[in-house]
Amino acid sequence: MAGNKMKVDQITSMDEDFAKWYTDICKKAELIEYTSVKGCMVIRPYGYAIWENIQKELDSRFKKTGHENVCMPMFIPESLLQKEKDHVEGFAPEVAWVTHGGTEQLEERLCVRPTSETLFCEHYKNIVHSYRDLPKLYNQWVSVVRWEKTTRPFLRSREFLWQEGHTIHATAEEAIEETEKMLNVYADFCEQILAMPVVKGKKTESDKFAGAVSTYAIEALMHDGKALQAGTSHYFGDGFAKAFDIQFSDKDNKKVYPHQTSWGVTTRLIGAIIMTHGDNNGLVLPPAVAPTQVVVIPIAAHKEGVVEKATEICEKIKELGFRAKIDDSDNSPGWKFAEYEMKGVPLRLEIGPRDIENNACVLVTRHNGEKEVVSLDDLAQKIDEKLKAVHKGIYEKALENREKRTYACTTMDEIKEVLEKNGDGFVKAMWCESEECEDKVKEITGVGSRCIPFTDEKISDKCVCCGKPAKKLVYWGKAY
RNA sequence: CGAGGCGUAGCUCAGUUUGGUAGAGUGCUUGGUUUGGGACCAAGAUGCCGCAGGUUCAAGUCCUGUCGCCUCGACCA
Repeated sequence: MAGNKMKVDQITSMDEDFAKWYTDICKKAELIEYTSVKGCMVIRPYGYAIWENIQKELDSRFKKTGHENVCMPMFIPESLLQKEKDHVEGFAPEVAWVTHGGTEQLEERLCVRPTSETLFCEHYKNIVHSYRDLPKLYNQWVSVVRWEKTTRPFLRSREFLWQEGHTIHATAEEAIEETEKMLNVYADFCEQILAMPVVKGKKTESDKFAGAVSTYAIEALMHDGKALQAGTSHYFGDGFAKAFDIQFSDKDNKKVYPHQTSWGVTTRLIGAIIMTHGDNNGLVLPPAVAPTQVVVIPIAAHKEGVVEKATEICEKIKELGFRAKIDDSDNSPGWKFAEYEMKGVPLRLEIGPRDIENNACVLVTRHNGEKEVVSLDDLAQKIDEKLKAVHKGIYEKALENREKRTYACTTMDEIKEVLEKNGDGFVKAMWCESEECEDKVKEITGVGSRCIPFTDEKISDKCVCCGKPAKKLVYWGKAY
């Protein structure tokens, strides 16, 4: 009887159905709720709080590297979008159009921004005239719309939240440096804040951003062995400047074109957190972005003094600078344990009459279930230690999964065999840099190119596909 | 955009084959007993059966259309 009841709210096991496990977590951990528009979700307070913590951390890193926040309009006139040819070709299939204002048809339809390069270019044309105006290091936190055909919470929604950095520089060198710098900011953020290991690299020609000279990306490997692009940084050269006729006078009083970059991460990062750290009990949140880092659960709450003591401890933890909350609802302790495990709270603090007598409490770590009786006098130090240990623990677990699922292959047959035997993952293989081979690898083995890592590794002299001399090592994988 | 699945109580779903008073579990409300891993008893409230047409004495059930969601592929952050 009790056994049956426990199942009611349980989430699907990830081994049974990873996709369902993922959506179960999104819904049951109260991160999102679906709405009546396909691909448009409500990000609920618990999910949004994670995003706010991501924003806070990233924004301070952007500020430290000299960037300023701005806000562009959400509409782009069709004529403006069409100024850069590759760009419009890349985005046209997935833009949403506004055709009417009230009951009147607009003279020119407006696209709801899928990204804002064109708007920034229009603006830069107005404000950049002299080398003294450069660089402009701008960023904006907004939502964008891309009319995706199939949608999934966080991973691919029709409207999503993101930040898009857009910078404009006097020289190519400076712009390239910016592109690389921001990719590093993302990579450090993922590792230090999200406890998520990433591979930094360059996208292949066929995979780069519409209108870019080169695109860089950080690629993460999810628990099921599929790859997720977690952030991108693009170098535009002067292509957009030429298309939008942005020029400035340099020190020699010559008119020259500036060089641009753009870079972004999205709410997809929340999907990455879920699929990197989560387990069959639900979400596992990295302490640095967990809305609640410590949940305090009074045990035998009806006994005198328990709730009071638990509240006092919770307040003390908050004063120490941790994000804490107490659950003194009349649900049973067991219910609360399961609930906060599902919501991924890194640490649980249990306190009951027995503990109070001993001036102690029990600290339980979410990701590994470790329990420790801790003296209340050591609480500050213990919580700090344990949160750091959680970060380290889940990072190492994620890294271990990635290493276990990264396979070096030298032939097409080997790729097929290894994927069939071990399941999805990153395949490291050499490539001759021809698009034909890139397509063929995907067609035959099912894995597409993810990126060309910066680490100049070499596992063979020959292209895995055609056998001609190889130029680069490529990470291949199935992507979300 | 192709293939499949699904829209019935807040949630998970039964009922549709064979048309005949709208159901269960869970959640919710109230009272009581419990409380160190999803507690128990009792009483209660909860429905435009996705939407629109049609067939019929009668439609959750049959027919037509439509909207939406999920999953898997092709494309994308």
